[in-house]
Amino acid sequence: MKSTKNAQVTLKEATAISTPKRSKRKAVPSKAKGVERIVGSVRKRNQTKILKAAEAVFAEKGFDGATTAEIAARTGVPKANVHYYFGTKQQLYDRLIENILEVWLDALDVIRPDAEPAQALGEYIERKVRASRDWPESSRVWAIEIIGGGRNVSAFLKGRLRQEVREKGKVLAKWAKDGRMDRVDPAHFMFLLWAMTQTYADFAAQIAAVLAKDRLNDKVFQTAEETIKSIILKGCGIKQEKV
Amino acid sequence: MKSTKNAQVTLKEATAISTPKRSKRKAVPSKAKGVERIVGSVRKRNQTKILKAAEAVFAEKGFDGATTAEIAARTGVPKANVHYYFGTKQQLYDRLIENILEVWLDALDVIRPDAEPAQALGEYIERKVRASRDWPESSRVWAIEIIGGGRNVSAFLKGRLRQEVREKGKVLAKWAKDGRMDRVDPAHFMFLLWAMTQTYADFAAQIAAVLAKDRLNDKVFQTAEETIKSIILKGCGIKQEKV
DNA sequence: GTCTATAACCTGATAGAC
DNA sequence: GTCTATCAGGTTATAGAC
Repeated sequence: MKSTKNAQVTLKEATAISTPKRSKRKAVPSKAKGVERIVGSVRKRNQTKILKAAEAVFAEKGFDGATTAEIAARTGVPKANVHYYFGTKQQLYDRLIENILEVWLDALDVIRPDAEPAQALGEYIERKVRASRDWPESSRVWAIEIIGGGRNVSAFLKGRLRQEVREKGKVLAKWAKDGRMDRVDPAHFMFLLWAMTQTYADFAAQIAAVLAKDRLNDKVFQTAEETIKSIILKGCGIKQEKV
Repeated sequence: MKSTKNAQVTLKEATAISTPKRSKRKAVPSKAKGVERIVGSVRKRNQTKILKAAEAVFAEKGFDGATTAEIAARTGVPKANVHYYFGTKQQLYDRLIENILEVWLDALDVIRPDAEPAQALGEYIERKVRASRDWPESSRVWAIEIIGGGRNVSAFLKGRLRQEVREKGKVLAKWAKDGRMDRVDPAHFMFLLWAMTQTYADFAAQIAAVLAKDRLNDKVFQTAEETIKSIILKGCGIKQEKV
């Protein structure tokens, strides 16, 4: 997981700007160059399309199960182009993995010593549930990676993530010391928050089937958020100083 | 998921009886036949060994990523034997999937209208955490299956599982009506219980890395159980009528 | 029952024509 | 920059010798 932030396409940035629902734009109109200057070069658009397709395939099959042929087919480009743009399958996967953690790590920022526990944890839960709703496939790629042993991300797990948990754990300990919440094992508390929020992305198929729905709609995610908030906040003795 | 309970080998039964830690028993001693009568025929022992290896490989790579060659290699038999015993890769996988849910569904039995909420939910959590500790690979095979869309188990999800959730949901509603716990969305409550307990099997690699351990030991599972119990019981307003 | 050998096909990756 | 054609190696599955 080397940093590749510099000027490269990331899925989340790019999809936020471009990717019109699903128009067949094989033959780019003559005005394309003007558009390109706004949404990015043909190169960038192709890269984005490939990344999007790759994310879907890796999320469904895992690294070993995914094939470059399927990624190419879903993108609508020849298989050779995938390799032309991203080199090996492993490099394509690595690139994708790097983008996944941004939202999750950003969300952690709200847990600060000076924050009000109910408000901070509430917002953290909101953000994590929203991430599960908006980028479920990112979550699934990550989940399959970890279930498979996490060999592609072990440096991150033992480094940055461990450090984040230690730091945020101190905040929780302080809140407990100040009598603003119960004393809970801070690491386990975070494992449980992650599990609860991410299950709505990772286990969406199971949840949808049980709820007799085709897919999880906004209402489901809202109930999820409320249920998690209510159980967590009350469960570790946080007074709702304001609702 | 057709029923195949009748006299066939299941992983859990078989491993409970046989599978000595890891002894190289390629050349079976002359007394083997006596042993066979106790632990099962050569056929059954081979089937069990293959099932065990297959579970590990499917848990790590998912269905598409797993190869019969690797399953055979880990078992220590020629690849052809795997097909001889189990037919296709799909049939082997199906067989494995069938065995996974037993423990989970059995655990649900403790949630009964006449039970005491704190005791029943406490025991349910205990059982589910124990399942994550004792059969983590079963949990992971299931997780990868669901993350990939659950196409091999959709009948179970929409049938039996939906029905179980509806039934147990009624129990929770009754407890709430009787003022023994808060009113929470029963389906979501169960999704969260599953997520919290199963994360210790599915995300074991991440949890171990963050906790700076090689693997999750008994103490970790005990803290997990206590933390989940404490947050869940308090979080939905269940009085600990007895500890 | 068991396993070697092989058929038929798929996969990642690239050379080289356009 | 793009994509067809192709290679070397891997994959499921089975025929047939033992």
